Amino acid sequence: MSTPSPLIHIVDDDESLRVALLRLLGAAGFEARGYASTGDFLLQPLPDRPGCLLLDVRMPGPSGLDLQAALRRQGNPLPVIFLTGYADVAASVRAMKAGAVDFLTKPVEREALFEALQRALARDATQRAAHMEAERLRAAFAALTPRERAVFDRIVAGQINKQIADALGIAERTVKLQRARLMTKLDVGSVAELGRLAERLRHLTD
Amino acid sequence: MSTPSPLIHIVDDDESLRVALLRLLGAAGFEARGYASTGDFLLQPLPDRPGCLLLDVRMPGPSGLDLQAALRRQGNPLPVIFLTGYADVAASVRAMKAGAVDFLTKPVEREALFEALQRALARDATQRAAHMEAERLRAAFAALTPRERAVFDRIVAGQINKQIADALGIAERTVKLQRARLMTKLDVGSVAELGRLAERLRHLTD
DNA sequence: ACCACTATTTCCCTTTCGTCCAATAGCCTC
DNA sequence: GAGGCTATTGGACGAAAGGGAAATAGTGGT
Repeated sequence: MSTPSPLIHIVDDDESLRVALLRLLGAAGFEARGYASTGDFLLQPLPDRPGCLLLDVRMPGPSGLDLQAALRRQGNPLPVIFLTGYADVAASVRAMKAGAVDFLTKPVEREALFEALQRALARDATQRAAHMEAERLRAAFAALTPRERAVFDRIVAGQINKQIADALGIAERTVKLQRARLMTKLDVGSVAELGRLAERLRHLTD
Repeated sequence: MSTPSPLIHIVDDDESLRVALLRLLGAAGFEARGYASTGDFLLQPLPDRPGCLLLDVRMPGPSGLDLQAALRRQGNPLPVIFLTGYADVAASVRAMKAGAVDFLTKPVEREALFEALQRALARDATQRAAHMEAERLRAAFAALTPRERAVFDRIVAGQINKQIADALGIAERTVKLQRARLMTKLDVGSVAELGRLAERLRHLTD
């Protein structure tokens, strides 16, 4: 469970600002990368590590809002902090409704930037942890055979072995075997834990 | 499980706008009430029914943002839609970060208003349902005696009756009694359901 | 001190669970 | 067709769960 250090992405067509931000973040101990446009950012493969995105709104080509929308469509939860030189209420509201962490106007105050950065990285950490947990769960259930899955469903529904055997048309002895197998596969030691797993799974799926 | 019809609250010092909104909402079949100021709104006891708040930002006295902050401090989750005549990015961002559903600039377009209204009422309904569910759960657990609660904790931890009896210094038969009692009180029919309840409770408490 | 009441305990019985060993049936690969 | 593999089954045994009946604390009220 090693947690790589965060990587801050900066997308802004103003090179002097990019350089200034890179220097500021670097001095604060952050690793950061700059991109001159939405296209430049999307061309790079996004490494799978913690981080966030400092994003200009108005740029030649696709806007920052376009990039944010694209990331969301891709299911990429990378937290976004907008930086803009234009006071545009409609854009700020749209950005925030789309889940932006913050929407800062240039010139950006150092403190405001770091405060937003901290919240963005905290959100990212939370999201990544939840996502990994969800993936572990999904993988564990994907490893079950259809029969085991059926037995699982009936166990958590409160049915006893005899009822399950009856419903599935198999011997009670077999139910016991599959029951033991799925408990091993899901790495649980009691029916109560099984119920908790079921609840967490339901919470993921809805 | 009757769901009362929603009630829309309008807080704005501009009486003509209030009247217009009341008429507009009334024509759309909504029940709505107007308030000339933050103070007027807070003076009225807030009925416990679905609804949302259409809130002006700038008013004589406490601002709309102040009211929003006060509601949040009180733990009141009433969804807020801001209406403002001033283009103020900082205010809009602050409002959205504080959880506002939308931040609309006057003159408000009819469609934008109803779209926001719909999302606000949907959010309110979701929140209210989750809150009621949480309260039911809390009430059920509050009805358990300390002993029953202790037994519950150990059951969901996967301990068997003998271990529980040993740990609590009581007879195994007594554990079985309390176990049966708490299952009745929590209205569950299996240990798996017990585990699911435990997971939901943990989810509430964190 | 006495009674009502609840919590706890002891004894006993039935059902269900968890697991052992051995065996059978179906299916894929070589 | 000979393995080799998985799913399934049967019988059996000890442990655990669920519950009935009656005895035994302990408590608080009178």
